[in-house]
Amino acid sequence: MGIQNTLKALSDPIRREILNLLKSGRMAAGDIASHFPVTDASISRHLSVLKEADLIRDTREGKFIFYDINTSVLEEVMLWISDLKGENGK
Amino acid sequence: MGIQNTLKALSDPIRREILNLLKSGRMAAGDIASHFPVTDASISRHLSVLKEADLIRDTREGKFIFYDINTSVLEEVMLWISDLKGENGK
DNA sequence: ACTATAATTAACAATTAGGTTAAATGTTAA
DNA sequence: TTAACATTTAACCTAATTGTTAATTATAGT
Repeated sequence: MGIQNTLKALSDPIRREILNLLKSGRMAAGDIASHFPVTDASISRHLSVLKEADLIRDTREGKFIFYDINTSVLEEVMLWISDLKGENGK
Repeated sequence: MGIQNTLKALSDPIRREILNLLKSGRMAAGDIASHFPVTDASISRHLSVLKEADLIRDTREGKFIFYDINTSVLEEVMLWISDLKGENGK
């Protein structure tokens, strides 16, 4: 965990786009995958990276696994950036 | 340029620590390098990645090359995150 | 039990990233 | 111009990342 995992996860454009998709609501893995020109397997690994970083959460419902965005870990990134900009303790 | 370069640059812990060092003021490349357990050449490449992302600026002064942090490009990251969190248009 | 569907995991290939050492570049001073 | 210093660039190696296809796991319906 930590900012390292978060930033690593965010450094890939497909993973950022996945988060963008999930912004509008939960989605099943296959539905997510259909938005990208790569295989389901590839997307599945991207999802596991995002999950490892706690940027998404998964829930199985029958045959489907639904993914939800979890933006709370992004707070740490915001704080890190703010600190870098010297916007803390002011 | 763009958010891709920025996030890629931020995804490495040495590069983040370099930015942290520069927060307190400009530093020569060698001075920066002395803070890390890797070679000067390795730090030099990290510096070029940060420069490519426009997160730092360099100025030669005699034998030395000084590096300054440039936080303005971080604004884009902040906005991207805010947007993801649905904090826009509110 | 069998089949179809949804998704992940495994095994492998190709690319990218980060480290090293050695050579090259730029600058200063003798 | 030669030597010394600061830094970068080149060449190379290894490890990590990303993609593919094929196999596996999990669930639902017949």
